[in-house]
Amino acid sequence: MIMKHTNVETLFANGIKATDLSKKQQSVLQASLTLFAQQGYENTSTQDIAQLAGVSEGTVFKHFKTKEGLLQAILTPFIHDIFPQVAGEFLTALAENPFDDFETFLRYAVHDRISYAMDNRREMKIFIQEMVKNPTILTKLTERLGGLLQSGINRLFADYQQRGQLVDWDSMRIIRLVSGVMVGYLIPNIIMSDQPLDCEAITNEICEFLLNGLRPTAETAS
Amino acid sequence: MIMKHTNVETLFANGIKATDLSKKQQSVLQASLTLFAQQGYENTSTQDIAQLAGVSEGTVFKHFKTKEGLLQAILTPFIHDIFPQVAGEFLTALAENPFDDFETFLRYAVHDRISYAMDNRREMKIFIQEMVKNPTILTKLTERLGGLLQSGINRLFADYQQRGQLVDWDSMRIIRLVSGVMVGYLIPNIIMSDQPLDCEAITNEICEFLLNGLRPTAETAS
Amino acid sequence: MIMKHTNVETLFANGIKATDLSKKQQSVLQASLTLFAQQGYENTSTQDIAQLAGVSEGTVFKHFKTKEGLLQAILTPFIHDIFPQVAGEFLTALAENPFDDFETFLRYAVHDRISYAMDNRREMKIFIQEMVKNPTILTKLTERLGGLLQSGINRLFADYQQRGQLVDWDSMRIIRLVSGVMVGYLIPNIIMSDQPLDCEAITNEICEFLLNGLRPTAETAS
Amino acid sequence: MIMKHTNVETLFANGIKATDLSKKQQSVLQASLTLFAQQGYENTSTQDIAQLAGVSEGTVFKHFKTKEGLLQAILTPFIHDIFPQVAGEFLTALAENPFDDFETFLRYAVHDRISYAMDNRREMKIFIQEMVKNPTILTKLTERLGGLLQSGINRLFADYQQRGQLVDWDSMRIIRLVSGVMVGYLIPNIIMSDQPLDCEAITNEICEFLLNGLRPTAETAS
DNA sequence: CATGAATGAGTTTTCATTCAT
DNA sequence: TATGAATGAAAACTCATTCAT
Repeated sequence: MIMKHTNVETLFANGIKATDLSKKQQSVLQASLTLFAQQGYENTSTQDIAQLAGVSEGTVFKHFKTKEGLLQAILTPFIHDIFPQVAGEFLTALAENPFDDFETFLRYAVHDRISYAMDNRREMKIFIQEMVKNPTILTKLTERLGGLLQSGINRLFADYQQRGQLVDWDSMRIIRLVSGVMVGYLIPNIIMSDQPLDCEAITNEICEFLLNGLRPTAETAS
Repeated sequence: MIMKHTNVETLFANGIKATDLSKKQQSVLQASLTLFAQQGYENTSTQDIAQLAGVSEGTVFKHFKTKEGLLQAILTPFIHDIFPQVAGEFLTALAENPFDDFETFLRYAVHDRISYAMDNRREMKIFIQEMVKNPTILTKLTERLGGLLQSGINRLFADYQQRGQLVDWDSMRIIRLVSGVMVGYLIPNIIMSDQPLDCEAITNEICEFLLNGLRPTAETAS
Repeated sequence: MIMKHTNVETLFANGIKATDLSKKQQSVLQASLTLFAQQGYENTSTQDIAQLAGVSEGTVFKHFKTKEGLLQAILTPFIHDIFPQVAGEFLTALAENPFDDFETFLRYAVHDRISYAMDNRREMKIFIQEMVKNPTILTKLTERLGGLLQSGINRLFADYQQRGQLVDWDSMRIIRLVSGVMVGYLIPNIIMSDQPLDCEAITNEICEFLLNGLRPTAETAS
Repeated sequence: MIMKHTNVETLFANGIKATDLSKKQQSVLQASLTLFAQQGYENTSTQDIAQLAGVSEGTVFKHFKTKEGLLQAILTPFIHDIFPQVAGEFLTALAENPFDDFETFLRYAVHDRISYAMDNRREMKIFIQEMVKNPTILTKLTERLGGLLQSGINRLFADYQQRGQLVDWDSMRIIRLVSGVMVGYLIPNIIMSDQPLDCEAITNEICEFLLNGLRPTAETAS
């Protein structure tokens, strides 16, 4: 039931190849991704990027025009293509897998998202850093993903709610609660540690709690 | 039962006054706090600070030596004095109030921390930004607060656990879950929005979920 | 018998051209040499250098990284290449010329070194100034030149000593005495005056004295 | 025959006390002397001086107006009072001591000046450094001491010359030769080393050479 | 397309000097 | 006289960006 999902870096690299970017320009993007994740955007000089990419300083600007353009060239495909694609894959996986009950569903979803985050720590870190500085990124992402997820999730949740396995709350509230709990585990790890978490263990730890919290109460279930 | 807590900015300002810093140096600190919160550390020039503080650029360096020293002068008192004091006050409040049951306790605690965060949005933002860039801050904070909180919380939780009102999990796990959920609500608001949240409403929203999730299950309650 | 020796500035300029430094970078080095000699290292700002070199301030730092690096870029080739080369040329000239006696030898050597110093007043001045401030330069130079000179000089002196034309002292003592006397004439002129000395005149003045002082005495000559 | 001469630092300290300078101002001068000698004038900040003197930064300027004024306050008494006084003492000592012959005279004089330089290494170093940068100091000193020494020395030398013990050269030429040789020994030691020289040993080494060099030749002695 | 030297505006930092207390 | 906080001009240095080759 658990399937390997596509790594965003692979998606990113594929996206790069799909463009008309030259080899050198591609390595500029890769170097930027690495350095932005390691030291943050402001602490990375275009000279650093040129050096790691093995190109001249001029080349860094040839195609991306500005340093900000370079950041956008990294963030935009994530927002426009990669995250939506990933969200779509996730939803499709959820929809295609005939989960017997909400617990099976939740365990799958939580595990999948956690292992996904673990597989993409570097990119996550850049995103977190940039969102914290420049909240419009988060806004754009929310707009972009909001509709997509909501419609898909709404239908899934409605099913479990009708079958009395899930509390009858607004699906955005449920998502916020679930993701809040996951974020509480993920962020400290992504920011502070180099060691990935044990996905199985914390999936259990989280789900045990979530299943209680999201179980229909006597009143609401009636 | 709900009491007004001391605002960290007030504590900070008082801490500043307690030092032997001159009026101008104090205004340098205040200006830095403001600008670092608004635009981030790297995007704030010492010229900006001098201008807002109404002092010359030399003055900024006279006492704090470097720009990094200025950041430390802001962060250190938070880590060493303000946060521990705040945590102490919170624990004292929890210990002194004779809560009838875990629900009353949880509602108080959640509401208190959420309204606390709302009252200190600016400082929270700086901390979040800096922690994301420089994780050692989070490490130091964890070290500093860890022991303090754990011993105090352990005792409180043990009581509710014996009375069968709280699931029998390790208290750090409970704290992580509760704070995860809260953070899921707080961070997007602190980072993205200028409008504070409605504390009452989201306290209810959160607690309704938490109380279910943390209720002892049939097996564990037996 | 008296031959024109290569000017260090020419050697330096040639050394510069041999490197992969651009035209502008070369003019930065030349400007630094000029200004350091004129006003001293500390009293020369990087802005002064940029202006005289006809480049932007950024250019000064682009290659030499720091102002100190610029000083080193001037001093190092002198210590590592130019001075050894000059010392080598000097020794070769002494060895190849068949001097009839010690007097002819001494007159040649003294005249050569004095006119050499006169031809390189600017560079001498920088070296003197920097050595006075930072004695390690002198140490490095001594290490670098010591062995080279000693072996060559030893052989020359031994010959004149055997022929009873030169007092039987350690050759380093003789060099120190000879150079002391020369330095006594040169330094005040190099430091204080813009007018070069009359090499012939003071060569005579010095040698008349040295020949007496270094003549074997009755006892030692026996 | 060998007498202890007055240390310039003592003279300097006495000169300081003679002025109407306050205790604090005196310590400012002492601190400047120390730091200028250690690190050079340009590399010493007025803050450094204030710190070492144990006074406020304002105090450094209260009396001496500028940093340059502070340097002058150190150098001027040397040029105007201390060096002339020292030269006077030296000449008096030479005049009062009834030296049997030039050799005794020379040995005394050389030993005296060398041990004098050794006793005042710190001050010598400042003087050397400043003269190298700012030659007017040397000019002033030469003017000031020139006449004083010349008349005194002339008379002494004339005596030995008539007695056929000293070559019949201009006394300034003799002084330059003698001081050149001494300087050749002293400067490298003062600049580079912390260990004072063995005065006796090098006095012998130098005088053995000088006595030969300055001995009247057959022709000139006739 | 790629290069890398050059740019110049901007940043942090230093420091001699002033002045109200 | 002494203080030390404050100053502001100038210093060293950084860095995104341009452009001739």
